[in-house]
Amino acid sequence: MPNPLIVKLEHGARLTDGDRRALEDASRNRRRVAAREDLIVEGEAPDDVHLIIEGLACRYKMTSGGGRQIMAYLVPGDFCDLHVAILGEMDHAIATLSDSVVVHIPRATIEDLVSQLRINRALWWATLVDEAILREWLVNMGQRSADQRLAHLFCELLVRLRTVGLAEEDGYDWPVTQEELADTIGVSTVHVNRILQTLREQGLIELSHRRVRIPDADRLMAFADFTPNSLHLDSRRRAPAGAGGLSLQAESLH
Amino acid sequence: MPNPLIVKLEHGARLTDGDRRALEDASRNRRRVAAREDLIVEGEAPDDVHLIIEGLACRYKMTSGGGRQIMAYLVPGDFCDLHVAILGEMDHAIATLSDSVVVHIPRATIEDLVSQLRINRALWWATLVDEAILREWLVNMGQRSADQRLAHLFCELLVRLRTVGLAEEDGYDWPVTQEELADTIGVSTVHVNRILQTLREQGLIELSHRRVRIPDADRLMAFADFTPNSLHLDSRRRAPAGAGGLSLQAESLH
DNA sequence: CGAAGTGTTGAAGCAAATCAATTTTCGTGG
DNA sequence: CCACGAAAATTGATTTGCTTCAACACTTCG
Repeated sequence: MPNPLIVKLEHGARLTDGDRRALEDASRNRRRVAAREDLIVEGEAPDDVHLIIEGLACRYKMTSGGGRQIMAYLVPGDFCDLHVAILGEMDHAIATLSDSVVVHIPRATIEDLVSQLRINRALWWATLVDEAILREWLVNMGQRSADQRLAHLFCELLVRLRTVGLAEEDGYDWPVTQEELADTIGVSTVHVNRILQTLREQGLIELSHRRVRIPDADRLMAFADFTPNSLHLDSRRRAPAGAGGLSLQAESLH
Repeated sequence: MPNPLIVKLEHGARLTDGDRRALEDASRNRRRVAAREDLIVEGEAPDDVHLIIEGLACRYKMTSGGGRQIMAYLVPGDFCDLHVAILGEMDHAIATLSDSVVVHIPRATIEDLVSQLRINRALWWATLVDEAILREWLVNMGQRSADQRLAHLFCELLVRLRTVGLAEEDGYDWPVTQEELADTIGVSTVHVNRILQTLREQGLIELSHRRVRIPDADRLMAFADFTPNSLHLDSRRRAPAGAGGLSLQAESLH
């Protein structure tokens, strides 16, 4: 099974065999984590950097009023907290959303990796892609209606999961509750429910059995005002869709 | 007059005299830009990286419906588009908000700088701080009321301008219109106007004559649920407030 | 001095929140 | 495999924060 980190980085950086080996070596120390567990909480300065290999996780932050904002979904190949190696302390928390497999990379190994310029650039590229996605989320929240926001989110994950070969032709695994969707797009759970009904009526999205079905991706993208290239995931070549077989639910640890 | 880039980087990275000289050399090529000019627009792949030396600018993005979302304010010492050196193409635009002085750094010089590991880390730190601020904006949009959002914004700029010595004790220059504020926090201009009135009634913020006055920063921060350390600007030492003298309006080019 | 840009006010309408009740699905142990 | 309890999804009624539209006032600058 290919290492999703390497698959992802190849979309934005040029790697040598030696680079791939170094990254492969760094991601050997794997651990299973159950769904809905915190990997790191705000204020921590973990010794290890975490990387998702299988499953789905999210960044989130609590407000003093008890609100929760989900700020990113983390799919296989995504770093959870590369920034703590430089910034020092977590300003938000990370939690799994499904049973997952997570890599622990000691900070010293990260220091080692980033001292090699090609890998340095690849990892920097990855953090810049995260930042671009974050900007897209901000536009989403500020300028689009709630139903467009939700549609936009599903477009983004379609594209991101495709780049690591985890989307099928007409959809992907989606173990996320309506409450979590609500905390993502900044509306109430009741409203998320009503939005989902109108999206289904329009034939744009169907959610059921922990899966999302997208009958017509182009129509959904048009509705959501989604432009794939703002995610910068295609600078080398678009990944073939529907590599199939892999699931967001952790099944293997090999 | 100190180079605001260096002043800023010293808050998060350890620099040698040689590093400072290299950064100073890289920021010699300065240009005046009038208020409300685009520095770069979406889709461009500029040859130079831009850096704000004096004045105020913003990142923004237009939606297909004609909406504008401002995604960041850029103060002296901030890079506008360091990411194009790695991502290639701009996914958003940058515009000045006041008369400004901007540095142009050729891409080759940037390549040179980031190949030096200490400077590499300093610049990476700067992009991670930008990302942390962006996360804070997302929480703001998703979880806080419109009046808190506005208050939060003014807290953020107070802290950021202090770190480069551009805030006075009770406020700072603020050449931004209510329409621009509206496009920042995702509400209508009419509503921004009404929010500003209630904030003034509560003695939290006063806007007039292109300046913002903050009578009691602690009260404002409490109201906005603002936590300074989530901006990661104080990892070494908090900058002394009220260095005074410098203005957001460009006056000198020396 | 006049015009354009910016700020202010009021009234009506709408998207989404809130509260509360009910149904469906899921996970677990018997 | 079924029964049970808990979690998640659904529905309806009411309230509210914000938008929209339209008019008007102030300020800044050529």
